[in-house]
Formats: sequence, C-alpha cells, structure tokens
Amino acid sequence: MLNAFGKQNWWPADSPFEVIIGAILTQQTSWKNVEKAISNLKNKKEVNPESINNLDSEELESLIKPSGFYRIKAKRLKNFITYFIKTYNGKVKTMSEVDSMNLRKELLNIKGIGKETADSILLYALNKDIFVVDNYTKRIFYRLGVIETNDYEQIREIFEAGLKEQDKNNTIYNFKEMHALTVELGKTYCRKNPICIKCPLVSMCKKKGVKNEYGWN
DNA sequence: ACCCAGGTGGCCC
DNA sequence: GGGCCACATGGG
Repeated sequence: MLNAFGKQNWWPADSPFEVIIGAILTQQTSWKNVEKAISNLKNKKEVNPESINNLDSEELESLIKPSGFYRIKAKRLKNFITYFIKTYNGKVKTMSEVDSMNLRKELLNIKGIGKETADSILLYALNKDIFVVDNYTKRIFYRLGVIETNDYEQIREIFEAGLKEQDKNNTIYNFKEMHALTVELGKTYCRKNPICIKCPLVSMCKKKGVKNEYGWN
C-alpha cells in the first residue's frame, strides 16, 4: 500500500484538539465535507475547547452543517468538550497522561464516541499505540482472507500484534500509516460493491466467491 | 437516479 | 451477541 499510495502523514490538523473535533465530524462522512465544517469553525473563532463550548447549539450546528448529521454531531462535540473541560480542564496534555486503556474506557462512556472515534483520538491526537479499525479494515482484510472475525477488539489486537512484531521501534508511526493507507486503498478499490480488480493487493487475495457485505464478487 | 462517505446509538429479538 | 434504522450533506 505504501508503494501504491505513498506516505499519508495523517492526521491533517493544526492541533491535537482539532484532531478530536475532526474525528467526531468525520463519522460516516467524507473528509472533504469535514474540511468545510472545520474551515467554518476556524473562520468564526480559534478552535479551542472554550470557544466551541461557548457557541450556542444552533450556531454550532450551522457551522458544521457541511459535515452532515449536523444536529447529532453538534451534541457529540458538546458532550466531549463538556467532559474534557470538566475532567482535564480542557488540556490535551493532562488527558494524555492517563493510561491509554483507562482513557479509552472513559472516551467510550461519552455519548457519540464509539470505538473507532475513541481509537482515532488515542492514536492521532494523543500518540497512543492503539490501532484504529474501520469498515475498510474489515472489508479489505476479510476479502483478502487475513481476518475471519468481524469483532472490533479482536481485529484491533490482531493488527496491533502484527505491526508491533514487524517493527517494534516505530509502533505509533506504523499504526498511523497502516490505518491511513487502508482508508486510501478502500476509498479507491474496496467499496461496498466490489471493484477490487485493480486493487494493488488483489494478488494476495485468498478468498473467492464470498457473497456478503465483506464478500468478493 | 442512484450509491456512498475516515460511525454511533437506540431499539428489537 | 446480532440486525435494522435514523441521522444529513455533498460528490461521483
């Protein structure tokens, strides 16, 4: 994937806090639309916990409209920021000092932050060695025959173990690139309706004739 | 006119 | 534990 697509250098953002905002806004949404929403926020105010918390809900909704699901995402942003200010005084550094698996549980208790969003925050905002599993990860590597399970935690542990074993000295970097490259490959060659024939990994495929969401046509 | 996007929670069984 | 649904804008 690195040969096919090059280094991705995720996550594009000016600050770790902006990574978190983007992680919530990009749920089931193309990054292009998220960029518009973040650009609207930046044009309004500096993107920091206090300034976004001080926006009233209707104004926040209207600013993030391009990212879709804007009413529910405005609530999700507020849910996170309320917790973040109350618990960590709005400081990313303070939050990042918490043990990563304990912090993961805390994040998962916030309504609107599920596993992928929590793990994106841990990896890309806080540089924790947690691998992010998304639907492309499941779809691509199921089709390839690399994984047989659909369970998020199992898949996360399989990738974490494999990537650590391959290169212990660049765990965080490799987790970041692996996930970003997986998304890049998925966007181009691994949609729900399979168009895998030009996929750079197609020669590795072990599975044939599987017909379901994670199937091969 | 479809199909899909860097998911999540609620509800039902 | 899974299966289905709402949430919504914008691009191919």
